[in-house]
Parts: sequence; structure tokens; C-alpha cells
Amino acid sequence: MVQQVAGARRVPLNRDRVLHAAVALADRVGIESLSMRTLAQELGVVPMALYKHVANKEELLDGMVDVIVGEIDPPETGTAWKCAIRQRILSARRAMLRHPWASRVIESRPHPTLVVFDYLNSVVGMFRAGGFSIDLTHHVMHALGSRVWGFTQEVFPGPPPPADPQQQAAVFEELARRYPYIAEIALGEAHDNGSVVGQGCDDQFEFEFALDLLLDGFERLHQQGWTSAHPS
Amino acid sequence: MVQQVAGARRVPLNRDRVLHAAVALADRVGIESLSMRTLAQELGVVPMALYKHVANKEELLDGMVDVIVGEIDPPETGTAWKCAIRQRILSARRAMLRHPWASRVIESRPHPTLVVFDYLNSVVGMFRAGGFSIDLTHHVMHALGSRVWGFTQEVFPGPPPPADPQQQAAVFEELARRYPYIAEIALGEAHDNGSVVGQGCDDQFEFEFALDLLLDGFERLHQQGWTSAHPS
DNA sequence: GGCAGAAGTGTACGGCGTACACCTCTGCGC
DNA sequence: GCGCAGAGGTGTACGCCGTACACTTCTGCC
Repeated sequence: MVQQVAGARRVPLNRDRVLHAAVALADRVGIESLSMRTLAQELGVVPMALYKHVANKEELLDGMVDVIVGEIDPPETGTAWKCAIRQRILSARRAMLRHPWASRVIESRPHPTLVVFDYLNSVVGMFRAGGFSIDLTHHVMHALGSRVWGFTQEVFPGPPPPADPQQQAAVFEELARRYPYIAEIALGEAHDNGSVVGQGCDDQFEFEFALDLLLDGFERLHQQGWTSAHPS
Repeated sequence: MVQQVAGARRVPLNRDRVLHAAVALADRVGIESLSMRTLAQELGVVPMALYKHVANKEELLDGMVDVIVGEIDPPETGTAWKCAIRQRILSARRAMLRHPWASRVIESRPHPTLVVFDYLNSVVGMFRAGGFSIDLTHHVMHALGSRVWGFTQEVFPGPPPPADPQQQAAVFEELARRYPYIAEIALGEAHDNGSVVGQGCDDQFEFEFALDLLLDGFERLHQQGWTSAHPS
């Protein structure tokens, strides 16, 4: 598909084109269908050609993460720390929503890249600029965990909803009997959106709920002059 | 190795033995070296024999998760919700520490098993028994996220520490120059433990710090009679 | 015009999950 | 004791994967 018509010179590959093609392909067919072979085909090239631009698949994945991290807005300056960090993380979240596979890939990387370090470093810097101690900043970054990237692993990944409505009702009854507490929650949802089995939490709300809970907690500790030497 | 001496009848495989052998093998050689082939070899059996007991590798992984979830202590009764949940989650954490691969496998499962549902249901029940509204319980479970399982994804997975101390110093200088804020934190650590590059956060402390921050936040919202209709 | 190095190719290997046809062993009804 | 069904275990084979290695081809420079 990249193959030029006869006579025209093919534009040569480079690392950047490989990375962006990989991101686009993952967006289109899912990360599990992204292989060196499918990516090569996408680029109109033989699989081994890719290895002239990335060392191996691991490095390809690292590079894809870098592309996505590059989509996160830079920090707003002149804004209060809490708001600035909130905005930044919500920007990261938008990037993750654009590339649903990205969170899984980020989780899977054994070592951070320089670009990843840059992002983390700048988030740390935002807390420090807000007057947080080194000590508190450290623990607060850990508490944020993967939420700095704008995602949370879902605890209710949800069972596959059967298409057949009658079967769906049966599943729901089984659920209600075995898992009354989970059913309660699912029902609470249903109350709002009319669906029988929840299947529709408002992910954005959940994310912001937890994020704000954490940020509020951080603020409280900061105001109290918390240090790890004198916990709580 | 399971092969009996000649004459003695081989004890037949069953799903449970397959699952426990898989857990033990993953503990020993790491999850990335666990394949249907290596597991079969471990059991003294041909790879295809496993398929008589698990439908496929996905189901094997699900079953392994079930084994680990089975190691989590049952809820203490007659204890205040906060303490009971804290204990339960720390018990889950101990299970994860015994099987370092388990968190990655849990994250990777696309659908919860019945055993997983049982655990989640009982944790939800502990909040409800503590007087939490359905609404608040719902959001609080999301906020907990993967922490119900006793783990957090590390945000600082740490660069590969070069063995050579001189090289290590060079890496550290580079780190300090490019990532001053991260270096600060690493240095703060170093102050305590004498190592040049931190590399040693107290994971248990970080986990409990974040967990308690969340539980305290939950408690506050509960006491305030928080509902999603009237946020904050 | 010739040449070095970069870019792209072709072939091949070992590993993976697993479909499918087969054998073998075990317990049960007669 | 005999025969048979079905469960448990086997062997072969397929198509995918990442990628090593040796090669051709193309490009820009002297």
C-alpha cells in the first residue's frame, strides 16, 4: 500500500514512520493482531526490513508508548498544583481513550524509556512546585500509581454480555443469587440507564472520583506537614 | 518425574493437579517460561494430554488465578469494616508476594471467573456491612481498583541497574541531570539506605500508605453521607 | 565510474498453541 | 470371564510468531 507506482521512488522507511504505522495499526486491528509481520505488510515491506529501524519487538512497543506519551499535553504553568496535575492526568486519560490498547502496553513494559522518565519527572516537578516535600512527593507518586497515566485497571471487567435478552435475564438471575452484593451495584446502575445488567458504569466519573479522592488526600497531608517519620 | 516405576500404576492427571503444577512451575521458572509444553513435561506427559483437563491456555491461566485467589484469607467477622478490609487486602497482598507473576496474570484476564466474582462480592459485602450505601460502595470499589488484589502497578519500574559501580555512578549523574525531580526522590531514599541509586523503595510501606489514604478518604465520605447526586 | 554503507530481501529455525485422528487402559453390565 | 464404551494419553501436523544470517539493491559521494 505504501508501494509507489512504477518509476516513482519509494519513500524510505524510518523509525518514526514505523512507530506511527504501528500505533495506527494497533488502533485499527487491536494490539493482539499487531505482529512484526502484519506491520511489515501494512508498510508494504518484508518483515525483516523493520529490524533496520527497531532492534526488536520490545523496542517497537517501547517506541509506541513514547508516541502515546508524546500526545499528553505539557503542564500548564501558573496554575495551582492540584488543578494543574488534574488537568495533566485527564489529558493523559484522553490519550489512553484514543488508544485503548495503550494502557495494557504501558503496564507490560519492564523498563521505562527516556520519554516516560521525562513525563514522570515533570509530574513530580508539579508536586514539588506546589510546595510538597520530597518525602511526601515520593509516596504520593506511588499512591497515584498507574493513574498518572490516566487509567485504572478495571476490577469489574464485566462478563461477556449474551446478546439474547432471555439468556441475559437468566445470567442476571444467576448473578443476583450468587453475588447479591455485586448485583446490588449492577442494579443501582440499571436504575439509571434502564439496562438490565449494568455493563455501563460511567468510567470517566469513576476515574475522576478516585483521582479527586487521592488529590484531596494529598492536599490534606501536605497541609498537615506530613512526613514519613511521623505518619498520620 | 510423575512417571511411576515400572509396574506401579501412574496416578491420572486431573484439573486440580494441572493447575497446582502450573502455579508451582510459574513460581519456579517465571510466568513467561510457562508454556503448555513445559507444563506437560513437568507432569511427565505429552502436551496434548493437558487439553483433556483445561480447554486451552486461557482457561489454564484463569484456573491459576483461582488457585491464588483461594489463598486469600476469608473475611474476619466482628471487626470494624475498615480494619477488616485492610486485613483482607493485606492478606491478598501476601498471596501476590508469594507468586510474583500473579498480578500480571490477573491484569491480563479479560473476564473474571466465578472464584474472582466470589472474592469481589465478599469485599463489596464488607463495605455494605460497614453501613456504606450501594452508591458509595460502587465508587469506592472502583477507586480501590487493582488494590483489592493487593498490588499496584509500579510507576518507577526502575532502569536495569548496571553491575559495574563506576558505570552506575555515570548513569546516576545522567539521571540527576535529565531528571532532577526523580533524582531528588532517589537521593532521599539513598540517604536512608546508603545505596547510590535508590532502587529500594519500601514497597510494603508504599502500598499501605496508599491503601490507608484511600480507606481514610472512604471513611470521610461515608461519614459525610456522600452520594453521587451531591458530589463532595 | 566506482565504491561504501544504508535499506530492503529471502530463507530458515525453533518455539508456540492446538486441531485431529489414533491408541490404550479402566470399570461395568452381562 | 468377555466385550465394550468412554475417559485419558499419544503422535503428527499446521499455521502463527520473533528473528538470525547471508544476500542483493539502491543512494550519495569522491
